[in-house]
Amino acid sequence: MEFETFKNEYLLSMETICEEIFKRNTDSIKVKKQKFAVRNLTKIIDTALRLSNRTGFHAMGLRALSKESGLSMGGLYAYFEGKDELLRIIQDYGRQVLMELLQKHTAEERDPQRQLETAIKVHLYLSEIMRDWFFFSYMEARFLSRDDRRAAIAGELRTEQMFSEIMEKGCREGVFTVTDTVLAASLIKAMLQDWYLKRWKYAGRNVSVEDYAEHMLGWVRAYLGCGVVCQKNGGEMLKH
Amino acid sequence: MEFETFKNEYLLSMETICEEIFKRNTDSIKVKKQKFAVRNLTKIIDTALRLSNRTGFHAMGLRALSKESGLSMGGLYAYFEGKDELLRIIQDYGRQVLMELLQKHTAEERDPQRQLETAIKVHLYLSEIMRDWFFFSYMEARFLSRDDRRAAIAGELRTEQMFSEIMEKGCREGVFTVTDTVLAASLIKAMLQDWYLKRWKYAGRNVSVEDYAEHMLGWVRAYLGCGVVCQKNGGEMLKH
DNA sequence: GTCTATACAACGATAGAC
DNA sequence: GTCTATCGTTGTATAGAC
Repeated sequence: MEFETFKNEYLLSMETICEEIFKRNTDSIKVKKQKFAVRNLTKIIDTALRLSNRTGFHAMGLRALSKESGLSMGGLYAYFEGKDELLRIIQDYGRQVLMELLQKHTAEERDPQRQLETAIKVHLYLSEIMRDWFFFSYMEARFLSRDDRRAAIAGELRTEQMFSEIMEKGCREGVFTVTDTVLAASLIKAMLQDWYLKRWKYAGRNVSVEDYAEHMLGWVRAYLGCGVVCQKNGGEMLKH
Repeated sequence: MEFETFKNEYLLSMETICEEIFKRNTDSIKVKKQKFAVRNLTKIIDTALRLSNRTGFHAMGLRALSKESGLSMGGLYAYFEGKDELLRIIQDYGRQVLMELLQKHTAEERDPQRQLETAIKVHLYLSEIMRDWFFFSYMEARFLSRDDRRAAIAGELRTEQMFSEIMEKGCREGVFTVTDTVLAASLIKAMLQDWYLKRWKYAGRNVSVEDYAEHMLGWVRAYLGCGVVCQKNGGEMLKH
């Protein structure tokens, strides 16, 4: 799968996802007309992500959010009950998108090797498109309320579990050789996250998301012991 | 190298390092007597790390820092000119320690494989001891002033460069097979950082720092193509 | 559905006593 | 070298007009 292909699919599914977010939060959103609500909520979330990633969510004042989003102070409070809840709404929003797309794309594959490759690429490509959200979600997760933090942790563990389950399956089918799939999944997650956490570094080196995906898959294939050809066996090079 | 061995060495070198930190900051510290200064500065930094990692540096009020550290509001200002500078002092402090220990320990090795192993273990072990600082440093780096952020980025790149240089050397000596040592060093750094960024996860699974080091070295050895024995060659298992 | 005006708590920082 | 008292500013949140 290429990045551009994924991007086009993503754009098509976004409108329905935005409407879903609105429906998930009808309790706290006082504006009842979907047309207004979706438009302004999108604007608020986008602006909040942009401002927060510069100064941190806590340092982003609601006065600044009001000014940059175009809504007044009072207007903002029609969309969330307080700053804490804005944090929850934003976190919830992206997690929804990630899980939906990961599950949809991996379900289309049968072969564990292709399934793992797809899961890695979907994660990287989505974090490339929604980089503001991924960065925010990682950096601000510790400021969530107890219950909301629990939900965020569960989300992280669920995506990690998808990776370990694919590896388990690969081991049973004899195509992978892994001793600890849980720890292996953690390291895969760490590599996936580095892509959006260190954007400044990779951008400065002109590394594209597809370059990164290929390099990372090299590590994963080497570790899983698939596609490795022995040097002593006919003089072939080690393939990673 | 085992964790306990490293820990003992670290404790011995800390006193001199603390004095060095004091000397590096005599400009902003108004207290001139080393006895007072080192004791209180250590107390301030420890408390600031503890409070910040719960609520974020920005959300940590100086009133809370005053109360928890035992110094008064006015007293604090004898040790830094403002909150921004406290951030700089803390960042500077740990970076100093990390670079010093990384360089010292890798210089003791000649073999690239042992050098890489040592660098990885020193990084993991130190982050285990100074986990509060490592976590803080990662999470609050973006709130530094322009110049200080530049210094933090330079530090990150310098440690990364140590890893890529070891790999370059290993390639020249024919013991490693790596195509892109810079990208490989980035992924190694990402794995090192996950250890202190996701402490809650590994603690919950009873994964010790030595378990993590061994697992991580498995990945690195597999990728570098060293120690890999072909399955077809006499029926031996793939070693990672 | 959105605005302006305002309440009041908490912030970083400093002056001056000891 | 450290304290208490206080300054001006900024924070979140709300009431009531339109």
